[in-house]
Amino acid sequence: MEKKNAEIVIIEDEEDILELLEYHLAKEGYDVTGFLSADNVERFMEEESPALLIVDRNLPGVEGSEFVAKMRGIGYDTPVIFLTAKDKEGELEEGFKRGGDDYVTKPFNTKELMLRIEALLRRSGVKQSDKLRYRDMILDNQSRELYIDERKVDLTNLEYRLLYTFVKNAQQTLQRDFLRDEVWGDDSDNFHDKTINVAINRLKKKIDPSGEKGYFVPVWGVGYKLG
Amino acid sequence: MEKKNAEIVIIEDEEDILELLEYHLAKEGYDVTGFLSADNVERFMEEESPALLIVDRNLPGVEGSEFVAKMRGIGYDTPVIFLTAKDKEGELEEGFKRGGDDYVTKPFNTKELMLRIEALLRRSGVKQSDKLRYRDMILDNQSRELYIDERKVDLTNLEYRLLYTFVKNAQQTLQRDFLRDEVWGDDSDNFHDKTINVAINRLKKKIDPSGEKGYFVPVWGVGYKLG
DNA sequence: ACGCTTCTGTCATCAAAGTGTCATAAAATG
DNA sequence: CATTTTATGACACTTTGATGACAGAAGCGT
Repeated sequence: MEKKNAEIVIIEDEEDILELLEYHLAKEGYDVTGFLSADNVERFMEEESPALLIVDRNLPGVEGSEFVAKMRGIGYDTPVIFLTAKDKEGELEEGFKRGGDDYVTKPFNTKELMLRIEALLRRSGVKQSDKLRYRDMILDNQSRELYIDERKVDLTNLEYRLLYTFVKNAQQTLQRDFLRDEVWGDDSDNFHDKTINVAINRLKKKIDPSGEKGYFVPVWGVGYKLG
Repeated sequence: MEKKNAEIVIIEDEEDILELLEYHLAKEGYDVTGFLSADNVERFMEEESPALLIVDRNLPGVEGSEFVAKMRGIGYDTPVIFLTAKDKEGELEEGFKRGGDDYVTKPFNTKELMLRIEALLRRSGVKQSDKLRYRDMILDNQSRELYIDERKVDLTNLEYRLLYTFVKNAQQTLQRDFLRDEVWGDDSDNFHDKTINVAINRLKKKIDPSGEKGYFVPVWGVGYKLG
């Protein structure tokens, strides 16, 4: 559970609050870099890749949400928590709309802020919990194992990748081209038409020998989807 | 701008609050399923795959956070927003620790809740499905399925492409040449005059057997348009 | 490196689904 | 009313998917 070397950037013009935050975050084990304005943050983000931004809404010069909107505009997807003294609904909405992921009003409860940070990092960072589920199947990516109703089912490498691709994109019809690229690799030339059919068939038979579950549904002329 | 068809599950024992939430969420375009207790939610989640859970902390029987902890334990990674009347710090922490992603205290500001939902869905990478609508038809391009009045209608590949072309270009009269290029491909030689007629006919009959809806209107000497 | 096991691509065949063609009826046009 | 265009049902053909068998390829332990 210790992975708290995440890098966090704080932009906050009130120096005492900035220090308070730095203190608490450092204590929690985060790598913290504070800024008093948004001025040099963009350059900083080019070099480092912080896992989270904590941004005051009321910054001198460039407004906090403007800054975030701008960063989103040039492609940064870093999670953002806004801080604000005010609690106007309009501001709240604007903050979210411009790409904020969470919002904390000053004066804030430190504990709550820490928890929100943790939740947000969990959700965004290694958000991949290592287990994927579909119906009664559990795909454990750590061990690369499949469990169906608590029962372990051995899959070959290809079968695992194939099933993973389907579960990852559940609800979608996966076209043959997509499967080919995703599972076999886009460099695979001389790809035989029926390779996918056969692979799916084997997988299907392995995870549902009696065929009663109907995991894979063929979409005629297109591909397959989970059913 | 309708893309909000994410599925949301609410577990809340106070019926009036549940209704209020259902109302607001449905109004925003989400697919909502409400539960008064956590009892049947697990089974439900095996079948559907909701994009988000909104869970009251104070449920009768199994406590809200216990339920979430349990779901996390068996592999579900669905984002969770906790609701609570209380604002005890201990509860807050427990909620986050047990896998909550956000936390809203009752009485809550509806607007804020909506914004938090949006932010969380965005962050958790819910693939917003691209669905096309025309009258009572919903064409889901992810799953390649057609729904008419909530009812699923199976289409063949050709039929799907054909209908898609029409819905994509609703309001326009599609000329035969255009349809031929778009649906059959511009390389199709020896193209029989009546092929389009027959194809449209079959499609028409499949999606509106009684012929009362009049989806396809022939434009004499030109082609067809949606009606 | 060797032999053994397992995995995976290819092929042949069968079955099923989809689609084009044709003949004829119906509708629209002027 | 004659002509052109579209509608529709029947039938045949084509395409696609399923499946079992086989063989080459890859991985494994010795």
